[in-house]
Amino acid sequence: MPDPTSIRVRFPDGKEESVPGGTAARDALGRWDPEQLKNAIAASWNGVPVDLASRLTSDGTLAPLTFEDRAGRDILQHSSAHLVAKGLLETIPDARPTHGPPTDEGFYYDFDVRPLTPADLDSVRAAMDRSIRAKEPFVRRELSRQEAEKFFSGNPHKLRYISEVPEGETVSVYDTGTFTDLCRGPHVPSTAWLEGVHILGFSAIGQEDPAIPPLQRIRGVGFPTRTELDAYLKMRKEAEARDHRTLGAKLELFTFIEEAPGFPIWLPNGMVVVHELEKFVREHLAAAGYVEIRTPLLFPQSVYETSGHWDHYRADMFLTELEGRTFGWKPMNCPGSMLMFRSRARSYRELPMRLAEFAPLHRYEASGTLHGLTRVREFVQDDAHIFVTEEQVEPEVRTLLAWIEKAFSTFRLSWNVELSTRPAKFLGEAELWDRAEATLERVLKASGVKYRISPGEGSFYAPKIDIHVRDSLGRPWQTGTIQVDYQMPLRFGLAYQGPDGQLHTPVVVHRTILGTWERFLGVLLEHTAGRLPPWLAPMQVRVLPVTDRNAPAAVGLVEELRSQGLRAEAAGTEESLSKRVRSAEVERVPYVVVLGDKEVAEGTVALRVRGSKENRPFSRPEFLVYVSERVRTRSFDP
RNA sequence: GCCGCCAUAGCUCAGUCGGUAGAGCGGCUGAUUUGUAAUCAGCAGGUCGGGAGUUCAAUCCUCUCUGGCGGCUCCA
Repeated sequence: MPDPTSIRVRFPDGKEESVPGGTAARDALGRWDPEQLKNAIAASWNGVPVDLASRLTSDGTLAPLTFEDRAGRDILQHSSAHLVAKGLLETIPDARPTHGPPTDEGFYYDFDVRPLTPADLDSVRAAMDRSIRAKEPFVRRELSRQEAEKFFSGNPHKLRYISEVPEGETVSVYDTGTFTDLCRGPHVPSTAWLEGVHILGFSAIGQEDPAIPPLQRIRGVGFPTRTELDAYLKMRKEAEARDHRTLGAKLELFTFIEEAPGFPIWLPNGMVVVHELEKFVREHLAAAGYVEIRTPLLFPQSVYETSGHWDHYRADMFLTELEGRTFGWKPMNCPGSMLMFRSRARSYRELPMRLAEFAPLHRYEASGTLHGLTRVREFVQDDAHIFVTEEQVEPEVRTLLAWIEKAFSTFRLSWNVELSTRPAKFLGEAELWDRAEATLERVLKASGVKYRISPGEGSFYAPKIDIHVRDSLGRPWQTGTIQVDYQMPLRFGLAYQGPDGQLHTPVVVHRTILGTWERFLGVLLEHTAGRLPPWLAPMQVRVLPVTDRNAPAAVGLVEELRSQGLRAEAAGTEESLSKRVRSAEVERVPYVVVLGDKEVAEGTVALRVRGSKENRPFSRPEFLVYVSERVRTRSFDP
């Protein structure tokens, strides 16, 4: 029944329209701007997402929601999830849908159903295609609680959601063809909008209680058009070619063997890269007043009892029985640093005391979580522990954050910051945690960086600022971290004598910049597709003599390059020049030099820079300066 | 660790409706002496991931173990 009175609707550009009460959002938008309506997935009514079919009954502001808006994107993902559920129910009628939310990547829908098979998915896809072709509308209906409970009486999950709908709020369902799902909405107008939907895969979702059978999750992603989906799939395919696990093997950087899962074997090329990363970090350590230490890889149980690892981290440790005692392979460097600090009396004059340690760490990571270099059981962090007074905490953290920013920009990596706060199981007093968290947050706010709070994700001894970078498929990996720790110094009984002659407990800032060589390099390889900056490249210059006549000149040039600390080698002439150029490009060598009769006679080189087909003539001295400068300044591009 | 999927030559992959396997690249050898992304020819290389079962016969079917992949949980 249309409302006879007219209402005022305001649009994003400030225009206002008078429309009859009860006008559909779609029609109101159409009167405002038919072009904008075309791309509208749904509408935003007074800031709340609504269906295009919803009727406006009061004055308010109305805006189109498109795929470009996060809310619009989420609506399309969520509608895609409904379509998957419809498809699954047509495949397995007794499947019980639970919930199907949008995610950062796309969407998923969890089902209470027998384990799925790839054939099920084929059937689901076919059903989805049928629905899309039929352009089935999403129709909203509002039900009484009793009606809803009756309708979903066979599905305990939906009954639970119904019971969670706040009193006084209406219970709504959406019909799509023969499929009806409990849903708050809104949705796209019809399945015709879902032509760009794609199922990415399925997996079982374990429940907290192992007695409850796992749910089956179907994951997917939706786009407004088939074209956009194809572009996304192409991007994913290209991302697969950048997988660091493949590149690591191709470029002979590292390998894994079946007998030792999660334990990287660094090949000579990989060691070159790791050493360059170490050099990069150590240069800064020297400039920033750090000293480097080395503490044992194994400690007896008692040390971990003191640090808190025994109670909070034992399940993640490799343990060794010897002399009737239990030793643990260190999963972190902090206990060693604490013992180092405690090894003699300390004065406030020594603070901040910045102790760096690059030691191999072992963590007994669950087998199912291992992943190339980004999740391993043995790794080395660019770690340091900074012992400070209470007043020194904040400036120290500020300096570290700035350094992280600078370091990551060297590698042109974009990063996200999270503030991870006190977990459920934590050491010590909540009051000290609050203080540490407040300090971290103050620094973050003052620095102006965007950050997200990750509640309960702090480590067991300290809250932390975490740096995340994404791999080629968009999966986030934590790398750098800054942690303000009041607990371990107390537990180890650390003290320094202050200017007042009294003993005080220091605060410890645990921090890494790049995180670990392993994970950092894994992510960097994916970002660069293996085309590491020249300073990191295992082989920096390859010299190609055109014929055997030019081989002595090539060897001479290589010697000259090596004497300047550059990594260079001459190729033989068994293969065609084209083939050797190709090999160098495939092996991601940043600088390829061709030496033929012409160059030898003129004392020049023909330089081919990685990624470029043109070759630039250089005099030999110019070339040497050019390459060594690019390397010395750690240029990202060759 | 949980769930699903996968495992054939160093790598990428064919193949065998159960009768013990093939290509390209890579490697080695020889010829070729090359001007900027693959010169030609020949050769070697696999108890078809390990173990057990079914069968006259298993790389193929079943079970199990190991590893990998994708999720989940967890993390640098």
